[in-house]
Amino acid sequence: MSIHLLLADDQELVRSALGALLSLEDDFEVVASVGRGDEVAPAALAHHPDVALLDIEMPGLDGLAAAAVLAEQAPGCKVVILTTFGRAGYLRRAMEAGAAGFVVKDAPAEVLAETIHRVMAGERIIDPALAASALAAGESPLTARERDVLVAARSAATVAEIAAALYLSEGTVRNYLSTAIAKTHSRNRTEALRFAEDQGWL
Amino acid sequence: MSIHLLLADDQELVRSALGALLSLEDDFEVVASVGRGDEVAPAALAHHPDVALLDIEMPGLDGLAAAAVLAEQAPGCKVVILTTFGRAGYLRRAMEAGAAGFVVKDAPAEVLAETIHRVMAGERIIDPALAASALAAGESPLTARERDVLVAARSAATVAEIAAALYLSEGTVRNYLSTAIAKTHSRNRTEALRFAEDQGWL
DNA sequence: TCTCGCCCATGACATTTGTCATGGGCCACC
DNA sequence: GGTGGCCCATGACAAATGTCATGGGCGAGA
Repeated sequence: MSIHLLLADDQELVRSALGALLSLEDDFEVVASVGRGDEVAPAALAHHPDVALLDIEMPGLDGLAAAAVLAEQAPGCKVVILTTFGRAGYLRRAMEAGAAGFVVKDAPAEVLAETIHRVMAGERIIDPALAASALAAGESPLTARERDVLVAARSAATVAEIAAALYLSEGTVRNYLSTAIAKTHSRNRTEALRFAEDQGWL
Repeated sequence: MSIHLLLADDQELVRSALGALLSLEDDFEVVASVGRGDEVAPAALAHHPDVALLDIEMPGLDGLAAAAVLAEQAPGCKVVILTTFGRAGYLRRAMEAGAAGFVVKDAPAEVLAETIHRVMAGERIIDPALAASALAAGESPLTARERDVLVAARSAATVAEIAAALYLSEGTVRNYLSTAIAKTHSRNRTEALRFAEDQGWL
């Protein structure tokens, strides 16, 4: 009895390679493979996978948001998040979205196969060290707008650009940046952004 | 007659998956697999691969530097760079280091197998669009110290920190940043850093 | 020898960023 | 109704960043 898998990762070569790796397991069958977050739910509805393996950083919808959509539209499909970064905020959001497993790409291949089996057996699989850091990190202290401003700061060079992008005055942007900087115990917005990203808060 | 391959990628799961993918080809054999750039040359000397597939961003030594070491120490081993980012500067540096091929992880799996075969046949394989963008981008206009300062700016929050890290005065750092900002046609150091990274100049 | 480019530095100053105070509007909760 | 938190804004000002001028030292190449 095969476990049907859906793969979602925007890098085609990596996605094919994961498919090849999983095909080495006798009881796994990759029934769908997509490169964008917004293609996950439609593919799940079409192919009825038992487990969806979702990368986080994808175009169209990130893997965490795709997991939330799956929880609503295909609740029978379990989710394992596969990610480059074991960020506390990612883990928290994955669990909140109902993910049953969370695997970091640094992990040995056996961890992935084992995670899938245990998830199928009804367990929720989290690395204890990651769980500890997620609990220690607590929730993001940032308000929605502080987060918006930090996200906008990723691609903007100046406060004026952030302000234009979010339809705010420059003074307001400076205030939001200031509070974000304080909450992250940073010295400037670059450091605040880096910290919030590392925590998976964005 | 198998083509012997060496794999270098710091993410173990991805590395194993690539190994599985390549094993699907009858004439490929993965003879070595490492997770750090500084392990590449020793592994090549121990296992005599025909082709080394090197990720760029790895601890210990980046894939481009590892390629240069291979060119010296194991000149019979051809190099294919495997990268997340098709940055012009990466391509340029890869070619300068003697790499015979350059594959972006977004590419379909068949491109990788084909690249390896053609490299074995003596060709140098570059995507024409990437080559065009590398030629259009030209060489990095940054001096060594400008680059050092930008690299230091990745993890530093303030000019004072960059200065301390590089044993320079703050005024000197501000000058180097200023020239780097001008050369990259940026508005501040954050944007200059982003641009230089996107070009693969760092 | 001369020239040029890179490295490094000081200093003056313009511009931008970040801090803080203040306050109005709105909503949820006690 | 009152309170607190979030959103948004203005304004004053301190601190940091970025610009520009200037100049000494050094090495490579003509």
